[in-house]
Amino acid sequence: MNIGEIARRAGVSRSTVSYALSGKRPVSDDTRRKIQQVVDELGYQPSASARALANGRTSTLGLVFPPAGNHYTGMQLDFIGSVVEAAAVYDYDVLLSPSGVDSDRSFQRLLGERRVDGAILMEIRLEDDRADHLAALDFPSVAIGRTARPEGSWWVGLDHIALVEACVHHLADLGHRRIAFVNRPEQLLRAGYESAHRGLDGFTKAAAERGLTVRTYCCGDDAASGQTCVERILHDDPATTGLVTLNEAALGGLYRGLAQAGRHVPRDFSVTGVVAARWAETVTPQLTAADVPAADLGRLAVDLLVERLDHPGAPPRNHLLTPPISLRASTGPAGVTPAVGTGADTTP
Amino acid sequence: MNIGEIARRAGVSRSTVSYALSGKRPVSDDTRRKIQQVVDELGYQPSASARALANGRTSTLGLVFPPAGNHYTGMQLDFIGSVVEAAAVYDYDVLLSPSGVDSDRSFQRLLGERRVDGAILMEIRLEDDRADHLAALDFPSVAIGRTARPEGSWWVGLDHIALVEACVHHLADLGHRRIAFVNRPEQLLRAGYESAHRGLDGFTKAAAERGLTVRTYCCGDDAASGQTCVERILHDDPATTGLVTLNEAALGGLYRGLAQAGRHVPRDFSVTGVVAARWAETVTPQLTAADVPAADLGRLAVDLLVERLDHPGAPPRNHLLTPPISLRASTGPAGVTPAVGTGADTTP
DNA sequence: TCGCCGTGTCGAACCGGTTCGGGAAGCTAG
DNA sequence: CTAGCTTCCCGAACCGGTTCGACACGGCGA
Repeated sequence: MNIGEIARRAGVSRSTVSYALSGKRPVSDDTRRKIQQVVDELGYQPSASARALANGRTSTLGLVFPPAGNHYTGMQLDFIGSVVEAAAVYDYDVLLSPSGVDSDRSFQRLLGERRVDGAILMEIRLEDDRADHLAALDFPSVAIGRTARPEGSWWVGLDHIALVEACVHHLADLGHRRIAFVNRPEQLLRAGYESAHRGLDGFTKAAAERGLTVRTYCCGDDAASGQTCVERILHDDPATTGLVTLNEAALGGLYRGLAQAGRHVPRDFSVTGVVAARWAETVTPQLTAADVPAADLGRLAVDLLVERLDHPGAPPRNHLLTPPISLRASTGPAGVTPAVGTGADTTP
Repeated sequence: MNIGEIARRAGVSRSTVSYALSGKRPVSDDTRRKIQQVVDELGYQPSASARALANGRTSTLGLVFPPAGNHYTGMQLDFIGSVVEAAAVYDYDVLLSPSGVDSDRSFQRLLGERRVDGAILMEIRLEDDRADHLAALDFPSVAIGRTARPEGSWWVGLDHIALVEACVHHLADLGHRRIAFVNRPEQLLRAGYESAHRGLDGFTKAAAERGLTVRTYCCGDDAASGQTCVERILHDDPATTGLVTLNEAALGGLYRGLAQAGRHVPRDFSVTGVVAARWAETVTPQLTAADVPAADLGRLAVDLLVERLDHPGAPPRNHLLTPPISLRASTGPAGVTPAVGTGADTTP
């Protein structure tokens, strides 16, 4: 059933039907009622393709995320869900595009074939060819995360530097002197993933300020890698008493590694990091962490993108979130250091 | 840049450009080369909207999943990823639609506005109005899961009955006599979610066969609910020595509840269930479980849907998967029952 | 030399909407 | 009575592709 059929049955022209439905020109009450009746009877809905062709907008947003090769983390999941829901509020659909890079066929289709009105980029890198490409085309997009030079572009993000710094200070305040950083996989760090880099920067900076002895590690996005990572940490420096992590997926493995090494959390060893609340609450003891507000990020990204679409030429906006650390149960005062006995006993 | 522009620059008609690019009619080598050259120079890509309008196909698949109100589980995430990747292989994009029911605006748009060529339904219910609706319209779709009467429809699914039965038999073989079932949230059970119902059926059936004493529980999709659920289990019957669960998201909470009740897994208490491998490996001790092959399911669903799209009128097909139980470390022989002392000591 | 056939290209119609300019009808003011 | 203004609707063009029928052209056999 197309608009012509409706017009015929209502005894009016196609354009009148169009105006009656869109309200872009006044239509008399009588004809509007007649048209509405036919529409309701036939359950007519205009074709999205035809409408998209005619007015040059698809009412669809693209969500560009890395291919599944890299395991998805819980944060990404929450994120996708919140983007889809927020987009629905604005009557946008969401098209998924698994793209690592610029030259991906999927990415090219999204842009070249004009399948979407705007795009949201996940898993941003400091030097991001996708972001550069979109910027060069002046294609409406919002990044989740900041590139190395975010000025003049639209983004929402987490202040990873500040968050990890807060974690380090938290541990230092508790008396920890030798701590480790468990980062995302090396492959992602090398690829320039923002969170991995800025997180590492924040760690290094805060540790230097507090004069801590530190080591940093990359760790695969799975439990087994987390376990071996802890083994390496304790092998490299048995006097380590705490760690900070960005790696949600490895968290269970980190805990397992500590348990198998006979380190009790939080008595012998403190763990903290930047992790979504629902995952922080999954482990025992529950993780003291800066809770990643994935759902907020998704919603904000959509808000910004819609604003950009509605007001072409508007000055760039952004949101930098710095959620506070939620104190749970995985950190505690540094006790007697088991091996070297450097520090004095701080627990009476 | 549209096809007319290409035609003008190549000095041919629009139809010739179309045929040169699609290959649906022969075009002389000379003109094809000329056209290709112009296309390459301008980086021309045909508009998806126009193409969709002209040939009545959008090259897009709809993925209908429940709104985020229900927390997403890890399984759903893997699933979404594998669907998107599999669809990309066939040159389909994936449009996300958060829909609980038939009457959702989002669902209506998907179908009524003909935004997608076919749909994949997640989180199927035994009586599913979305599935009924699609069937009534003869709209190409594949369900993840079976409704109460799956005959004549296209679906892929897990044999939840058999999987949970296998878990029960596994525990019974180890000598457990009093076990509990931890299901998905009551709200989902009442709504008729397939996995919750068939899982429960399998549990009840196998328990009856083995003459076990059982209790069944519904449990929220989060760690806190898992913890209180274990408290209820041990309160209702302290002699319980094992549990079977379908509830991935509660798993961490279940473990925590057991630990706080002083039950050591697997010495005092065995845990098993139907859970994706990557989550089963997250907990310590790692969960002995029937691994949910979410990625396989996603791929198979896309394969089936594409087949259905390519061969309209083809007889319905389906895939019922029954992954084996992966023995990890969360189950062991039933020991002395701590409270009542009913059974003889089975460990020499 | 003429008719026939195959090859390569073109023009026009079509997909299903939106939008613009204009015209008919009805009403008011001069 | 008519000029002028609203109000309401129509026809036509357009968005950017695809596809069908037709036609020009060259080579072939009769």
